[in-house]
Amino acid sequence: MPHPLPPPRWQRRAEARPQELLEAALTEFVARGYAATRLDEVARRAGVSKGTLYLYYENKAELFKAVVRRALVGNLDEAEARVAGHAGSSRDLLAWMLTEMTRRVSNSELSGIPKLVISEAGNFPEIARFYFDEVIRRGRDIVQGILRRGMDSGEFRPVDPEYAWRVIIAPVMLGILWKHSFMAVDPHGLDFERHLRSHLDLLFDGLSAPGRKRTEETP
Amino acid sequence: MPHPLPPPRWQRRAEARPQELLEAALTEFVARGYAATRLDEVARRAGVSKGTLYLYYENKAELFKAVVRRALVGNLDEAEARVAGHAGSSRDLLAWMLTEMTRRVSNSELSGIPKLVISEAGNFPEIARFYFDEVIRRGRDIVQGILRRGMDSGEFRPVDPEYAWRVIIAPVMLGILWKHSFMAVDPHGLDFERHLRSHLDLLFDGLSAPGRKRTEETP
Amino acid sequence: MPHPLPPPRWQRRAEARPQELLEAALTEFVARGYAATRLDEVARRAGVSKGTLYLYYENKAELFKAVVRRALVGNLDEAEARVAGHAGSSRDLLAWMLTEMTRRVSNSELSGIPKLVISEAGNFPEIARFYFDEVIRRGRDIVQGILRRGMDSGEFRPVDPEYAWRVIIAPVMLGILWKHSFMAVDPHGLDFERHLRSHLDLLFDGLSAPGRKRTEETP
Amino acid sequence: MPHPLPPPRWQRRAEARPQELLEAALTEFVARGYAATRLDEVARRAGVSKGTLYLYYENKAELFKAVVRRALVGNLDEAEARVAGHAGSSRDLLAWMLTEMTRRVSNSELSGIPKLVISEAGNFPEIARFYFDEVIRRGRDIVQGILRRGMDSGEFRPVDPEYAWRVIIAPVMLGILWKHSFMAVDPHGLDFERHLRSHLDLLFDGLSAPGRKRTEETP
DNA sequence: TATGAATGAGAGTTCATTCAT
DNA sequence: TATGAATGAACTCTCATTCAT
Repeated sequence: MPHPLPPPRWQRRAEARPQELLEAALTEFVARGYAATRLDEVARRAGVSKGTLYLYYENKAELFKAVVRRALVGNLDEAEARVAGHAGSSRDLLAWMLTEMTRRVSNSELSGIPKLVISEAGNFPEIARFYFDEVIRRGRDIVQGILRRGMDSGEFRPVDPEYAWRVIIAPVMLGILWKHSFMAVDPHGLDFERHLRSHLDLLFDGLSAPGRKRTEETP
Repeated sequence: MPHPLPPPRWQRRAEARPQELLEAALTEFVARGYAATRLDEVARRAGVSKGTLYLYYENKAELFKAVVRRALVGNLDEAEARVAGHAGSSRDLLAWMLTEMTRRVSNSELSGIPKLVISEAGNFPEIARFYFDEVIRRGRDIVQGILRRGMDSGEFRPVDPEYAWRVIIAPVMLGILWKHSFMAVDPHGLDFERHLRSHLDLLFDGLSAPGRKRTEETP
Repeated sequence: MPHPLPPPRWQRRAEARPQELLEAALTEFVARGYAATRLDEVARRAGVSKGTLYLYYENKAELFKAVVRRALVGNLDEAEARVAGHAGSSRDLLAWMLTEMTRRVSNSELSGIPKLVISEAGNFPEIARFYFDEVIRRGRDIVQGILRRGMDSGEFRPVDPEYAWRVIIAPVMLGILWKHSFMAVDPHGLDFERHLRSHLDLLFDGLSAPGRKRTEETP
Repeated sequence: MPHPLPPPRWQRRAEARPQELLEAALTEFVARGYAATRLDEVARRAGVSKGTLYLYYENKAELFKAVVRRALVGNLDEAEARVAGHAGSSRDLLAWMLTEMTRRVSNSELSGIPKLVISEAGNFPEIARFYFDEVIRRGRDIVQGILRRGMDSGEFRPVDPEYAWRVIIAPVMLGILWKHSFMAVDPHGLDFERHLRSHLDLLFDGLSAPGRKRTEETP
């Protein structure tokens, strides 16, 4: 008469482990920040023992870097491809990009990464540089590309492309910070749809009423 | 024959002390973040012993809160007064406010506070709430007030005041993060003057070329 | 159509394994000491996995004991046989024995064993006792036997056999320690040939100049 | 009605502490070796908490070095002075030195230091070098000085001073190792008085019976 | 028999906090 | 009020040992 085997104390998951560990670590890092994250907790969340972490990552700092790295891989590939494919109007392209970014922010836990990087940039210059090179610089190039195309075609007003891109991106960044820093204390929360609409509206058409635009002030 | 008093081993500094401690703490917190800041270092920077900190602040968390509180006191008073005095055009008022904010960001170490609050919001909900109530909410009210005034007077296009204010503020916030997180790794740095110019330009006049504005597309 | 067998993932090495493991362990223990030796390294050196070690030895301590035991097996057999065969003069016999010991010290990695035993005697009393019984006591008996024979035959002066044997052995022991502890920091190194010559010279003829010997001081 | 105050939880011992810590550490290191010594135990033995150790020594390795350093300070000063004062015969001088060394070995816990240094030389090359320079080299110079003086005066036979000094010192070293490694397992123990007597006897007069000495074998 | 991923107790170290002075 | 030596809990990291494969 067979009776059930006791469940195994643990399982070999050599292939799956790294992903699981990074996911657990991402959650903890995002929730608590680097310093306040205890490896004990990461391990527990991943369902392994503390020692197992060290089979895959040399130490806490390396684990952190791995989390950031993984989160960024391939993040901008689609955007770069789409821009290179230059479909339609520059306005639509830019709108698409900002929409896409907002959508990602609102959906995924990965949006915690930028906040983490910002928070820890001082203590992890290496991470800051990596993020700057892999995300910010590439993002800048994409936006600048769209801007230049739009100005060339006459769709956009002449702006300072060296600086305008940051202004254009800023509301998306603010959405990230809102989500991860103030959502919990803001009784109204943040409706990303509406935030995006406001963003696009102001970005393209500005705040000034048409008849009073400075650009049309010339008599 | 009077002989000189030996110099006192320490001095009563009950009035000046808190300010000095808060300043030292601000510098350290901004440079390293909450967790990585050692009270030893704060004390050394303030020129007192570690124990003395505890005469003025119950613990590290209370010190942190005090730092944040002090940094924000009276920060928006002038802005509120000015808006209440409603001098001149709404556009000028808004421009003045954003200029003022940008100037403060670029000049003062205090701009590290928002970054700190953002970074530690998860671990210090109390701080997050305090900052939200004392800074964000008040800032929002100011901007919304200007927006409503401008829309009423016909200076501004109709926008969604509940959401537009965040979009309007965002580039200032991004300037803060740039300064405290990426300045060190960005070879170009950030010229706050130029950043502000781009910001105001886009904010008021938008990106779209006049003839193509959506708002004027109706025949 | 026969197709070739895949190479076996591992091989039965039941007979050869223990020797290989002990050799690898000896090298590591000698190089690093007991505590600082990691079984990981022993396994790697032996070309097996860590788990395999435990198929042959219950734990680290048992492995250590086995290393020591193996190193000592049959170490003194030849000496005992030769002394029992009492060939030639006692002087030559003693000289032969010290020469033989010095030769082994200078040549073999096995000389690391005494140093190991000395280092770890406190933590492994069992090992200390074993070494004491199997090596020191037997060595003592051999030397004492030669001494007694030489004194009986009039070749040697009367000495205290209970204590003299240690004095006689001491320079060999010092050679071991030199090799394993100070060779690396002594710019001159140690020439074992010359060390032995000095040893034998002083041992047999003493330091005092003949005319002044205390034993001949009688007028 | 006064009732007794509870004893203070701890006392400030800033001046006495380092000595107490080093003593406790010496005892533990000698008893267990470097690796097996737990700082917890050192602290307990010194009557302080673990953290206190770190107020005085940066880490375990530094504590170890400090223990060794302290044990060696001024160890050979008297010997050097005495030899420089060259009172009486070289034989007496050498005998005095070896007697002195043996006495120290037999009396003090400090004799555990050489054993420690020997054991840990591989893992602490810095310590090995330090010991070599401060103790071994100086000891060598002293003995060589005596040897050369004795040979010059005709008291001593010509020997190889470059190598003889080690042979002469060896029994003292062996006494150290005996005490710290085999005393516990040797049922007879070691009578240092008798050991010294044997040492001096053999050293000065050698083992060979007078009529048969090689140096006098010439007809 | 052999593997090596997984474990978990235990070590060194840090640092906010306390308290005798 | 001020000090800074002392504390001890909490953390990261190591590695002998186990066990599913």
